[in-house]
Amino acid sequence: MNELKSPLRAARVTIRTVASDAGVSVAAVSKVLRNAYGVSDGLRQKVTASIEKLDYRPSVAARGMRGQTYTVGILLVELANPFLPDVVAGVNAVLAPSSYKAMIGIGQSNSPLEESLIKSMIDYRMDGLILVAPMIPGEVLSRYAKQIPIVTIGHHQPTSMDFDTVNADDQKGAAIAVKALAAKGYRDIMMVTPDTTNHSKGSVIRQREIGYRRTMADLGLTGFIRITQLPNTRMQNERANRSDAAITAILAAPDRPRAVFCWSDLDALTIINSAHLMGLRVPQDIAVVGYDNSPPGAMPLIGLTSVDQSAQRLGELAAQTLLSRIAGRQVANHVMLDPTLVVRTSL
Amino acid sequence: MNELKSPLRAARVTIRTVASDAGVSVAAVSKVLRNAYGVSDGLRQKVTASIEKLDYRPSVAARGMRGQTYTVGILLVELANPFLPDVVAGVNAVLAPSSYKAMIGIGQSNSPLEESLIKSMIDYRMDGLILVAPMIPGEVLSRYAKQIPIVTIGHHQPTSMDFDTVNADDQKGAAIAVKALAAKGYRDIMMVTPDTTNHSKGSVIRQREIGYRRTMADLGLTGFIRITQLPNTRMQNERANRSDAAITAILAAPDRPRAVFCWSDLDALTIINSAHLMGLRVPQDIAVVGYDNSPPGAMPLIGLTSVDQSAQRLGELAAQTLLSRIAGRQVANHVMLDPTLVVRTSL
DNA sequence: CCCTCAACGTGGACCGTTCTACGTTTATCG
DNA sequence: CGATAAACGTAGAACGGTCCACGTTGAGGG
Repeated sequence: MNELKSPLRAARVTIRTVASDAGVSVAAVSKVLRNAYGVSDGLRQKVTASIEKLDYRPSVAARGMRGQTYTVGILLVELANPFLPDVVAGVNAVLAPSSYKAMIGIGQSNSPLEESLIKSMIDYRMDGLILVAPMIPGEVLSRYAKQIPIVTIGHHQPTSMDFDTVNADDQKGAAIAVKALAAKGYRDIMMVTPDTTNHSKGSVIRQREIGYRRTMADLGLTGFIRITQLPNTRMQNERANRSDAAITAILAAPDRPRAVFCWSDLDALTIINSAHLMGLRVPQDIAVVGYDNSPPGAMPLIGLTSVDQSAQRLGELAAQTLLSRIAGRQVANHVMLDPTLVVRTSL
Repeated sequence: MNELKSPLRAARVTIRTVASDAGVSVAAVSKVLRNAYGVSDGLRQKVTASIEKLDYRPSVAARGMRGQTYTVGILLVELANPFLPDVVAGVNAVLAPSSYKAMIGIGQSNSPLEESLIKSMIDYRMDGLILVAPMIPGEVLSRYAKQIPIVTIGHHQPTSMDFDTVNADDQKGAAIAVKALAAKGYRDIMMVTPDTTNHSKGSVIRQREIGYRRTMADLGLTGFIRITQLPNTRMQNERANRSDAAITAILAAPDRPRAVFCWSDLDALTIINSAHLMGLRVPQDIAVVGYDNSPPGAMPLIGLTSVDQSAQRLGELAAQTLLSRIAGRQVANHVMLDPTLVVRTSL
């Protein structure tokens, strides 16, 4: 039963099979594959016909040894954030008509080091990398960018010469949110973030924090500036519990804020639900604005007002940027989109 | 500036570099890498020391040409379903201590053919594949399984000899849900599914449908069996709109059911929110049970009762199954877990 | 009519591993 | 003590592509 494969194992169809079938050289087939220079129409015809007939598919591994793999890696730190699927969809949309494919790598929950993921992607000889909300410092990114084209989403470093960045303006996003709250008359506006001690200065959270502080100051609300950092834990459930507790504490405190601006819908949702459990009304007792305009927040029963940064568009732009970099662009590209506010009932 | 790299480009450190540094043969290094048979402690010491010192990392591409890539592919049709992150986390948890890595591929939204994704994964010389909720018919899967070890999650085909399956018992899950509703006194229980015309018989949705029908019959509610299929569209937003309309129609109809069992929390959430918008109370006017116990449904403001199939555990088992298959197991393995019901306020 | 040059094809080295086959020691045993 | 086997290392051929350097044509220009 397993002897059969030895004598007559269906010989894998390689570039050589195609070449001999088409009656041309191996190099010629390779040229057609990469549509390189110096291929006549006749040749292309013959070769593509054979490829079709034999159902030939080039080995990515073999390609990677000498040339390109026609693959870009997308690095995500986690998968739970509902912001991410749209980004990936955007990337795929741009890549689909090209000859490139995307492969997604997820940071192992036990090793906080995204660096090992980057190294791993390099081991795969990916042609380029899209990093989503990396926490790695810019200098480190620059170092890797010398080995492989890198585009970041959600990492602000417009001075970088080594890698490209694509962002929605997080300072502006925070400003929009704070202004919207202020316009409703709220003054005591707290910001809620995760623990950012491990975050680089260009992280979206830091940027939103800056935007929050500056806008509060601009509005003459300097005295009301308050930032609560939620405890950061590795395990998702544990995290939920611990940050739940912290949020409950905020809501139960005598100096409970009148309004809260959250770095992410994830925490905003927790606030809205905790408030509900505690008998607080949103927005009468506490107003909430989140970030990312995620599907759960959009549900009418939740009605979370949220900053939208058009994740899909970010993904598209990142993919385009990466492709142009792979194609040879030498100067860094820094794209910045404007976020918008989606107003619902929570403020 | 770009001339510099040509003369003194930091020569890539390959297995040869390591070999000469350690003063051994290339083959010896390879053996150590794969901890193959016939390596003395002394040799291993020397080699690992050199590897450490030089920061050597084997090229996956080169490995793939002859041996294994130590990579398994996870195939997802989409990324939006909140069920998926947990599955992936489970797989990664099992893979982390091993020498294997996982790469995720997402079905391009414009090509419904997961087959192209499978082929692509084969091109990468992945060592094995985990397919999550594939819609491909079993015969086709069997064909591919001859080229590459395959484990499915969410595809019922316990008779398959060619590939392994890991599932939570979807018939039982549906039964639990229906019984829970019946226990509350509801008799007019409708089931809501997407359009399943493209689904194979082993698809989770078909299985849940079977479970629904059988349980209704067992409870003597045959006359109340009703299944509504929501329109299926490619685009996410469009889907939302169209299925929203269909759901509104269900709720507005004169023969509105007293209870609804949804194949997925996604639709259950829509029902709860639509009901709210229409002034219907849950569960007084309509009771709802979903599937997957996803985070949005767990929010107190939503309170969706849902069948939990421990996604993380499914991922873990799939990874273990795949590794054992890669290690040489010849006979097919079919794992079945028991789902549980998480009761909240929606019934 | 010869020369030049672009356009097209080709042979063969090369990429970085694994794996097979084989040689050399070092125990083990009758 | 010689034979046998196990343990350890090594050389070199794959694997399946890409890419460089070069040969061959045919057309256009002087």
